[in-house]
Amino acid sequence: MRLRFAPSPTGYLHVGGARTAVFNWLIARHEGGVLVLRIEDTDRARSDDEHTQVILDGLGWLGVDWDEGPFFQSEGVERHRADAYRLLADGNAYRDFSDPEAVRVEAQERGMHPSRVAREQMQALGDEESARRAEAGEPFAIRLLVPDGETVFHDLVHGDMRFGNEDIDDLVILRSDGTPTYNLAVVSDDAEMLITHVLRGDDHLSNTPKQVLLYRALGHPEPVFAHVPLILGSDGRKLSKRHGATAVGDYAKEGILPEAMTNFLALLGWSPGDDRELMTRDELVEAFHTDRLLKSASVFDTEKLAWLNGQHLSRHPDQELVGHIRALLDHEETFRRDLLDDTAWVGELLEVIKPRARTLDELADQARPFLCDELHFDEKAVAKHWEKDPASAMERLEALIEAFEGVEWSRKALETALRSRAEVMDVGAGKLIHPLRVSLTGNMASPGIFDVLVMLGRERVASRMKGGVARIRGR
RNA sequence: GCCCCGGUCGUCUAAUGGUCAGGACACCAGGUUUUCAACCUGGCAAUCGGAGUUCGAUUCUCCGUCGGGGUACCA
Repeated sequence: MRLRFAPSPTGYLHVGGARTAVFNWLIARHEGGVLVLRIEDTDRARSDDEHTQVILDGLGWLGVDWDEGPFFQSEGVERHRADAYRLLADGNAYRDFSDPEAVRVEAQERGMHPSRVAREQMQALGDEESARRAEAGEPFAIRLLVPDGETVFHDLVHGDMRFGNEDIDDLVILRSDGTPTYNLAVVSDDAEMLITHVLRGDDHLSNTPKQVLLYRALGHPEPVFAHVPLILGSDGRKLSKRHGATAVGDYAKEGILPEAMTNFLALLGWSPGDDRELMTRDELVEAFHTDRLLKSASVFDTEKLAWLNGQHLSRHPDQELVGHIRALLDHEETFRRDLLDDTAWVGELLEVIKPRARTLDELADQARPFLCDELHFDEKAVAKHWEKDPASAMERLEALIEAFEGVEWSRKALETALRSRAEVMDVGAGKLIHPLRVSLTGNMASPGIFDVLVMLGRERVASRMKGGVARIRGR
């Protein structure tokens, strides 16, 4: 089994394209097949190297690796041209000398398809005259001569597909400037690369009968087709920029894990058939099969992606998470990189912050108070727990400084110390905990306060609490 | 206009010619609790419409409707 993923480098790697890539990869890996990467760069005007690199990076990030390529469609133009001329020589294609604009206008007036107008002109012209004008150096395009009858092919997703050939136009396969068009190039390349399975977006379904005709005229065996439905935006319309991020690179930047993205994408238009949702790459490869591909379009739900990401985050190796945190906190001036060397401590930290984060960005935010000496104070937290009653806040912080003095630095002892102090002061423990949390993290929300105390250690806690008191006084 | 594809909770989906139409995300309520999460329990919520076939259709057929794709000397 040989499959291919054939993006055109006219932009970033779109999630729809990424999903197609993931499907092809999953099938190839499940079946032990070969995945070929081919860049469809024949649109000279819109293609560029930068886009190609972005796509390659996107695939690399997703973990979609390929066995052959990347090849570039532009490398095959000589073959494409030769195929077009072979079709012409065999009588399966004809020269079109007409002016495209004039043909378009005439077709419009007569209510016909442009290619049928071109065909009429070709027939009126006759073979000899056609050959003579070509000889004379007159430019012409080459069109496929669509035979009468109907074109039938099988699609793994949609079943038997049937098209009346009268509805298929005599498509241009070679432009008058000698360059091949998409449909010819695809067929020529897929045949050359011995592709056996073509899995691509639904938007190519209408192209397929043309391509099938090309395969047959060229005498190549046809591959098996599978057309997967498109991905829609939250409003059920075609996914576009106004739905937010549509490029895989955007999600990488937002702190989405590649395995979560792969998992999510795989579940869009495919299902394992049981109730599994959270799946590793290996489980996906194991379970993936074309017979469970779905026919209907699906909406890209970023909420579910976020949830899935949180799940994968909790299961992700600590070491890599640390790497991400380091990168995200790198610009912080008081970032204490040395703390990351203590793997036991980092492991504990991760344990308490992981459940609170759904993305890598959130994870870094959670880690910040523990890894950076300078706190970012959340105004709302300050207002609520300090400024509403500054005198009490200060009094309580000072009481805690005293209460923690000489106490064994363990969750249990600290909790006992805090709670008994609250009792002595005749206030609820929360009244002490909230101002304390703000002084230690700058935030309204954090891991359990006793975890925070233990993770921070006696010295840093003492200094932050004193800093808190000073800060309140200074206001 | 013409050709083609599709339509199960708001979303991703499971299922079958006969089920209480199941699960997950989101949402709501409760539990836990020092906060926010996480976690546990419970709840809300769907077969696009109309015919036909059938003892019985969400499932099969037709029509409609809505959504999508194509209809280029774009890919």
